[in-house]
Amino acid sequence: MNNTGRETALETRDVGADGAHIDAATGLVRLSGLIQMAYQRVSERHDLTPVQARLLCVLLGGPRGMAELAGCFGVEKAALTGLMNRAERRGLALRSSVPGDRRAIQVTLTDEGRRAAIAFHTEMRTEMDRLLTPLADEDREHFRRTMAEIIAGCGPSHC
Amino acid sequence: MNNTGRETALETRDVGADGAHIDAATGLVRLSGLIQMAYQRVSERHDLTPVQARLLCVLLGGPRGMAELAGCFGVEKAALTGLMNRAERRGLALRSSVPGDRRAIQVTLTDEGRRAAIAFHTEMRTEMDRLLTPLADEDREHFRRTMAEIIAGCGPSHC
DNA sequence: TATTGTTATACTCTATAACTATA
DNA sequence: TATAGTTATAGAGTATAACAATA
Repeated sequence: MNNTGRETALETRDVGADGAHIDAATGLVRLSGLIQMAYQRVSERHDLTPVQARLLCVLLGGPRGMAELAGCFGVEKAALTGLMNRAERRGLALRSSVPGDRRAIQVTLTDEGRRAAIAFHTEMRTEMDRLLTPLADEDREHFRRTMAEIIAGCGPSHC
Repeated sequence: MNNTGRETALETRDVGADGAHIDAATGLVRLSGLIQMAYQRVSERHDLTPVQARLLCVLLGGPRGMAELAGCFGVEKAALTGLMNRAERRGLALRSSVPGDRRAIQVTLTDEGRRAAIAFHTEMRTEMDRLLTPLADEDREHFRRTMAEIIAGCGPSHC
């Protein structure tokens, strides 16, 4: 045994030369890392932070309240205030009042924000599809179904 | 059509009631989100930040230099300095000199760091396995192989 | 009283640029 | 000159706690 104890896996480490004998848990973490790297790469291409990109993508679904967005992201309301301040300063989104509740505000995309969101979204989809190009069509469809099963097993998402 | 334009997917949004008809690109992003949430949850349980947990897991493979770790994480060397300052202050890792190169330092785990790394790692593996429990054994093994194929298609990782 | 959103403060993580020391 | 690591500075993202306004 000529390495220094690299039998633990679950992190960035070579299990076999090509990752072929990786265990499922390690595979999930590594796969997630690849996806997050792509997310960051695509965000940067559009001069967005990953969190901003995510915000814009959520807002493509329509206006949202601050508390709603906080719940969706799993962060405190106060974090959203800062996030929106920066997004608004960059002209990506804006706050508008909600008729009928003078406490509340609605967050909506600006035209620029919508353009950025769609461009990001399109490119991200391309990157994800590229990730699956090594697979045979049959495997790709089977993989998609299995992902759906895993996701469904985790219950509904918060947004 | 009684929704507000939620046909874009790729983000936290309901495609069908149970995610069963999710497309592959959206599935990948959502799956990655679930994994990152688990990573964060497990990190918190061990009083670690996700980045610290990752650092400790890498160091389970043996001592590393600062530049090596920076390359492994895809960040600048300066970021590692801060990361190590905090890790050292928390008693998780320490710097030691390298015989033969007086510029270099080696980062190693403390006993506490090693315990935390192993505990984190063990629990993270459990969480990942739990994610796969809805699957039939056959599907789980097929899924594992497909992940390995995707990962291999991205070339070697940097650590 | 509960909810919506903000402010103030502090910490982690990161980038950039300038720097020291050694190879 | 190149490499290893640090310092200084700035900004993003987050948590907590205290707050204001409205429901």
